Order: sequence, then structure tokens, then C-alpha cells
Amino acid sequence: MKKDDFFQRVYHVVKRIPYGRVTTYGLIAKYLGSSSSARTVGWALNASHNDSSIPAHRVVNRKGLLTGKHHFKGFELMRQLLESEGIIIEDDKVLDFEQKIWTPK
DNA sequence: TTTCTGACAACAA
DNA sequence: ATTGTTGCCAGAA
Repeated sequence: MKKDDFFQRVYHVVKRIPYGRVTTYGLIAKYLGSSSSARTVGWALNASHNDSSIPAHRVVNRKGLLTGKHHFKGFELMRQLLESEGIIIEDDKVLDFEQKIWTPK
């Protein structure tokens, strides 16, 4: 690999998020080795729109807030996708967030 | 090349 | 508790 793209690593992790679970930018960043590169993770997800099969709706910020929903086609889309997986969204945040959180290993 | 911005996070005041 | 600043990485102007 020439670059070992940071983005590719992000996608790799995001694709591994199991059904009915969510994760955070910080967690992914930490898994990648840069505990403070959460911003770049979000940036990667932004570019992931071009890539298919990236469940970006399962990635939220550390508070469980759906900060990225504004980047979806519709503001309701992200929420609906999550609720379809058993994740309840209340006021743009994940209920029982600590239970739904998934950490890459 | 420099500067700014961005789906974040941690810390200082 | 709220606001401002800094760190991190990549891309656009």
C-alpha cells in the first residue's frame, strides 16, 4: 500500500458495525491509532457518500447525537434507518446510547 | 505553499 | 454550564 489511506481504515471499521449498534467518531479514531483525529473520521464519512455500503448513520458523536444527519438526503432518513435497527432516537440523540455503543476490536 | 474548513473531542477559563 | 482554543488529517482555493 502506498498510503494506507486513513479513509479506507475508517470505512473498514464502519462496515464492521453490527446491526443494531452504533459507534462514535472518537472510538474509530482511537482504533485507528489517532485518538484525536475524530474530525478526520467525520471527513471520511463525508466522502463515503461516494462509496456504497457505508452505514454512516450508525456513526454518531460521543454524546450519541446525530450530528451527521444533516448530510443525508433527508434529515429523517438517518433517524429512520437507526430506528429500523432497533435504535430509538429522541431529540436527535440515541436512547440507551451506552448500551448500543459498539467498540471496534 | 499557505490558509481555511469540516459529520469531533478534550481541555482551559 | 458555556465558550474558546487546540489537535488531528485530508481536501479545496
